[in-house]
Amino acid sequence: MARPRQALLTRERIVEAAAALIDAEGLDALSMRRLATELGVQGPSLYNHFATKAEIVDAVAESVVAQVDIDVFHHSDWREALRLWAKSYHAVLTAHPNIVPVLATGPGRRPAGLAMAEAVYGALLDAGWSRARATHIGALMRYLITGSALGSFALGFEADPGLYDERYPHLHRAHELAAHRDAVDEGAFELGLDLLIAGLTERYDQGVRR
Amino acid sequence: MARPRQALLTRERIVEAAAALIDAEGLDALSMRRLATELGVQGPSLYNHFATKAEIVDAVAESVVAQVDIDVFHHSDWREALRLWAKSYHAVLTAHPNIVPVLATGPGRRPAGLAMAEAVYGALLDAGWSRARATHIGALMRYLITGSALGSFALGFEADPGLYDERYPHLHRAHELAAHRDAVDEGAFELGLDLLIAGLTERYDQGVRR
DNA sequence: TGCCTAAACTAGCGGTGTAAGTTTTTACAC
DNA sequence: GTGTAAAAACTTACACCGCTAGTTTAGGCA
Repeated sequence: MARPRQALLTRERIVEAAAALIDAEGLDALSMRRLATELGVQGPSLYNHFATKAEIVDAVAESVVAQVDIDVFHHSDWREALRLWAKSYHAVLTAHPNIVPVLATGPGRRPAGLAMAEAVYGALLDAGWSRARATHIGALMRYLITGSALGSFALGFEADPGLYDERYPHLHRAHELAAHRDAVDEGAFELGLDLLIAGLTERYDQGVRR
Repeated sequence: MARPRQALLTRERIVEAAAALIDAEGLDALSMRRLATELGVQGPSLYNHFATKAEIVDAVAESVVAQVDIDVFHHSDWREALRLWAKSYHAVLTAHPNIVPVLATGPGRRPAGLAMAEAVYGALLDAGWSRARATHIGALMRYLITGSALGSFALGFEADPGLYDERYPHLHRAHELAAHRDAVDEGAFELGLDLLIAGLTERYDQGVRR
């Protein structure tokens, strides 16, 4: 085909298609040839726009992080902002579960990730937390949010009642968890958020800010 | 070679070699051919002992989970047991960081994982927590533990000071984080554990157990 | 002794990420 | 206008991947 009059690919189109593929069929379904086919193009053509596959995946992750609402830190008290941000982040990850492993593991040095870190960290510093504590709190929120989005806890127990009868007496109804998967994961996340923010508030109000 | 007089492979030897390889060079370094070479054998011979590569990785994960100390639930108050167990789990994951993505994502339906769930869940039920809350607490602990072991928060900021100067004013010393990586991640985990257990204790003592 | 299974082997299939080189189009400098 | 360089598609190919199939031989058992 040689070079077409109008470029067939752009970085944006590639990222969009990759994101759609990951959302629909999971990370493993994303191969360069498959993605290229989806875009009506041959595999190696993608390398005219991205140096490696990892760069594409990173860009998808970035586009997801960019959807998180960080404006709340400009309008709300740090406690409320932290809660609203965490919920927004959580909601975004829940909407794109297949990309979560990348976010949970990867570095996140791209603009959206840095902007988010800046917003969270800045708000905590402005509230009076020490640098060290602000860092800890930011990390902790990340643990809770990505941890809860990563693996459904409930799905860890398969839908086979007979498996758990004798050796694991307390788990004898564990198989029912799969049915309430969303409620369980959501409940655990909310509980964690409540406990963390309540605990931090208490320390804060007592003047323990480092 | 045909069948040797003494079997060259056993499931145990394979799992040990796979675990060593993952610990030393990461998950990506584990390929069937590479693992076989490490064991002085040709690639496909492994399929005489495991049906798939995933089964081998699962067995490695299982062997790691089996190192976590769950005896504490038989000796201690639920609060103390929860804390000790979490620390043990955290320590095991810190010692084998490369396998964490598997644990954080996967189902964990093997004996060691189930035994751990049984111990945690059972202890919480015995303490008086409702089924739903016990589930939430177990899930929450898992989020904190695997989340903190997954990606080093501190390493998310590369060691390039210049990068953060203007756009991210609060992050202007973020590159120093990498140097204190362990302290940051450890501090955040400890803070989370303290906050969660303190918060749960407070609810518990007030009689709010569901 | 004869037979079946176990546990190694070799050969090979379809798929992966990506490197290298080719072709044609477009943009721009002289 | 013309020559040149870069851009963006292409084809081909390499080394590796998980895994299947079929082969060979040793060990255990009737």
